Amino acid sequence: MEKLPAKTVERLSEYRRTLINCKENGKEYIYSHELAQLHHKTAVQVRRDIMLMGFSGIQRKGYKVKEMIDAIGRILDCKNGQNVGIVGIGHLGTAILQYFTGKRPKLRVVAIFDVDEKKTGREINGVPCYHVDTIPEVVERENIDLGIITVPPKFAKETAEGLINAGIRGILNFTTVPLNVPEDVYLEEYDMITSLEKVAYFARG
Amino acid sequence: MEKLPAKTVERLSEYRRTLINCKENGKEYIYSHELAQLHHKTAVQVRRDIMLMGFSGIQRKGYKVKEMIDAIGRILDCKNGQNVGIVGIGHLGTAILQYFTGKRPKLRVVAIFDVDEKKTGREINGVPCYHVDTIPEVVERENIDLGIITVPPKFAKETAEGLINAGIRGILNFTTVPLNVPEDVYLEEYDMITSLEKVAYFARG
DNA sequence: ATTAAATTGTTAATTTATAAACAAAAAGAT
DNA sequence: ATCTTTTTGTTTATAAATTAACAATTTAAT
Ligand SMILES: NC(=O)c1ccc[n+]([C@@H]2O[C@H](COP(=O)([O-])OP(=O)(O)OC[C@H]3O[C@@H](n4cnc5c(N)ncnc54)[C@H](O)[C@@H]3O)[C@@H](O)[C@H]2O)c1
Ligand SMILES: NC(=O)c1ccc[n+]([C@@H]2O[C@H](COP(=O)([O-])OP(=O)(O)OC[C@H]3O[C@@H](n4cnc5c(N)ncnc54)[C@H](O)[C@@H]3O)[C@@H](O)[C@H]2O)c1
Repeated sequence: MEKLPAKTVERLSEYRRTLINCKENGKEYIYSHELAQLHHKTAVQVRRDIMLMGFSGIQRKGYKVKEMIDAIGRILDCKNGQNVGIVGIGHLGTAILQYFTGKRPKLRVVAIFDVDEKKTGREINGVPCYHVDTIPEVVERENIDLGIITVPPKFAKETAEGLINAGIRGILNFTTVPLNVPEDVYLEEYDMITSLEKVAYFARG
Repeated sequence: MEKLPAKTVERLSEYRRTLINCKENGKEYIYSHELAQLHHKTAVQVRRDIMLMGFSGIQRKGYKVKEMIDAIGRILDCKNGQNVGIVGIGHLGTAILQYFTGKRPKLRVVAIFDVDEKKTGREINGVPCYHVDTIPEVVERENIDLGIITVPPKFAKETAEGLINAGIRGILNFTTVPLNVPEDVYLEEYDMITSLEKVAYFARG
C-alpha cells in the first residue's frame, strides 16, 4: 500500500491520542472542526487527512470516535505490533519508558539496555534491563524492530551501529550527535533546544 | 525585521549545534555540502538557509565556522537573552534541565517549579526550585519569558494558565494535553509517541 | 413539502518548501 | 595566460502542503 505523506502520518498519530481521550470521556462522535480546534489546525486539514487514510464520517453527525481510532490503527499499527528497545536508561530514557508503558499495545518496549550494573539484570517499569553488550542476541531473540537512543553523546555512534548491526529497522535518536544509517533504516531525530529556540524566536514579536 | 520561515529557523538551530561542535574540534571553515551531509539535507538547502539569514561564505573556501555561529546567533538569540522556567521537575524535566545547562548562554533556565517539598526550596543543577504557587512572583521578578511544561497531564491546563497569567510569551508543552493559549503566546508541542509512530510507520517497507 | 443550516468529501487554487539550474568567483593546473 | 574545477549565491522550476471553494447530503425548522 502507498505510504501517506509524513505530515499526515504525524497528524493521524496526534488525532488518535485525542480520540482515545474523547472515547474515555464517553464521547461517541466528533466533528472535524472540534478535532481541528484541539490541535490548532483547520477543519479542512483534518477532513483531508481523514480522506487520505480512506475513512469516512457521517454527514451532520461527524466521525465515529471508536471507528476512527480503529481506522488510524489500521494505518499506523503493524498487524502483530512492533517491538521497541531503549538504549540508555537515565533520566530521559526513564521518562520515555514510563510515558510509553500501557499507551500503545502495538508498540511494545520489550527491552532496555544500559551499561550501569545497578540497572542491568533486573526489571525497570516491568521491562527487563540488559547490558548493551547483549544487544545482538536480545534484538534478535525479542524481535526488536525499533530503537530509541538516549545514551550520553559520546556513545551515540557506537550505539547506533550496534543497533543497526543487530538488524533494527528504525531509530529515534535523542542524542544530538550526527548519525549515519543505511538507506533501509529510518532515522528520526529530535532536539529540545531546537524546539525551545523556535519558541524563543517566535515568542518575541 | 521580517521573520524567517519556521523550517529555516529550525534548521539554523540545528546547524548551529553542529557548527559549535566543529569549532570545538578546531575546524575553521565548512562547505555547504559538509553541513548538509551532517544533517541529511541537500547542500542547496543549506546555502539557501544561509542566504535567507543574510550571511555569506567565501567561494571555494566555504563558510567561516566562527562567523556563521555568530550570524545564527544574531537571528536566533535575543540581545539580552531570554529566561526560561521549567514546571514539573521529574524525570523529563530533569533531563531537559541537565541537557540545557551551559549549552545556550542566551537561553537561561533561571527557575524550576514543582509541588514536591523534597524538591522545592533548594537548588537542582544550580537552578533554584520554587513552589508552583510562586509562579506569578518569580516569573515577574526573574523576568521569565518562556515556559517548559513537564507536569503530570492532569495539571497541564492549570500550569499553562498560571504561566500565561504570569506574563509568559512562549510555551513548550510536553504533556500531551490540548492547551489553549491567547494569540500573543507562542505554543509548541512535542510528543515522543508521535515521533516513534512515525518511525514505526516508515521503518516497515 | 420546502427551506435553511450544518457538515462531510473532493476538487481546484494558493502558498510554502525543496530542488534544479546556472552564473560568478576563486583556486589550481597546464 | 588560459582553462578546468570547485564552490557560493541566486533565480527559476518542481513538488508538497495547505487552504479555499463548493457540491452533496443530512437534519431540523417552518
Ligand atoms: N534531544 C534532546 O532533546 C535531549 C534532551 C535531553 C537529553 N538528551 C540527551 O539524551 C541523552 C541522555 O540524557 P539523560 O539526561 O537521560 O542522561 P543520563 O546521564 O541521565 O542517562 C544516560 C544513561 O545512559 C547510560 N549509558 C552510559 N553509557 C552507555 C552506553 N555506552 N550504552 C548504554 N547506556 C549507556 C548511563 O548509565 C545512564 O543510565 C544524552 O545524550 C543527552 O544529551 C537529549
Ligand atoms: N511529550 C512527550 O514526549 C513526553 C515524554 C515523556 C513524558 N511526558 C509527559 O511529561 C510529564 C512529566 O513526565 P515525567 O516522566 O517527568 O513525570 P514525573 O512523574 O517523573 O515528574 C512529574 C513532576 O511534576 C511534579 N508535579 C506534580 N504536580 C505538579 C504541579 N501541579 N505543578 C508542578 N509540578 C508538579 C511532580 O512532583 C514531579 O516532580 C508527564 O505529563 C508525562 O506524560 C511527555
